[in-house]
Amino acid sequence: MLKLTKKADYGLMALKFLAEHPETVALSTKDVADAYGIPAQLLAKILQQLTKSGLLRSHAGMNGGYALARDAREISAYEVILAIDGPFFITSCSKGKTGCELTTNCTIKEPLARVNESIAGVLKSISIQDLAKHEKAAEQALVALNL
Amino acid sequence: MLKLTKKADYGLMALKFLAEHPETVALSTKDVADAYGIPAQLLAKILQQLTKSGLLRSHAGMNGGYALARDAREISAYEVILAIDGPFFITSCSKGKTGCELTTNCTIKEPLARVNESIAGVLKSISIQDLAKHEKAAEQALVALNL
DNA sequence: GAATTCCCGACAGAAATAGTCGTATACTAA
DNA sequence: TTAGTATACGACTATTTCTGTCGGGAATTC
Repeated sequence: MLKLTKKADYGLMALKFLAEHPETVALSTKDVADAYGIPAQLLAKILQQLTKSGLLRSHAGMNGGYALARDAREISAYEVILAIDGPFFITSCSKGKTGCELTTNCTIKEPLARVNESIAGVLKSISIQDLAKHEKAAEQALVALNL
Repeated sequence: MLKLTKKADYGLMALKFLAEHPETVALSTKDVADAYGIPAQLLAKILQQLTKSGLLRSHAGMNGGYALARDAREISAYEVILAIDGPFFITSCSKGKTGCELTTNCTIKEPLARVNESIAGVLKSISIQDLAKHEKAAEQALVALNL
């Protein structure tokens, strides 16, 4: 509940990995899967989805693989999650336009829609670059410790 | 993914309903279940959990039922979700202290922990009162339309 | 044309969620 | 003190979602 699926996690990890290796032309599914111990066939499907969504570029054949379609700073965690898990709504009832079919006064939907927006905003503000450069967080920790 | 469970939804709806009826001493499970078309026995368990967590007060017997243990302004959506679904982490790997068992460099955990905090913050800022008074949101919509 | 790698649909197992059943306990009121 | 109403709680089943696997096909390189 309120948790990313493993697929979304894997996807973020894979993009982060690609962002960390800008010098290589492309990395194969196997490269990434081995690096993190992710089931290769599952990861393959995830990378394919990300390619279809335009976040990755793929290339078949020897020395083929995947590369970021854009700069890591220009890809948000939001886009990745959206590409993998589809659009999300925090309320379990709001699916599509019909709204909550249970009852006409599921009025909690409205305030929770704002929550939904807030969460989306946070996710949009996180880029793949941020994930790759986690020194940022480490630095902040140091500052907090007055070192 | 990133979605409340129906149980959490039901719980929020129930608390909202109670907040909207401050004049009544207590409302029974059935009252709430009927109002929203929620399976009564399922709702019963949810209300029991909320009672154990100290968000509700219960009273058995005729004219018994549930009432908010605190003012609706003093109960946050965060508390409700926590009581029903347990503590949440946005990453699927961070369970307990051992962290991600898949690999040692699941470094996306760190930045996502901040996301997690942000989401928790948003949920903490929403009270049951806010859910009940959705005129607030309606007003905002009117303002946006320049009426 | 052989090796490598992406592409894709269908399927199976596992886990989380949703909902049900039965029984026990507490309280109220006649 | 008995009947009726309502909560408390554990076990169980059903459903859905998530995770992972299998198998065949297409693109690219050497």
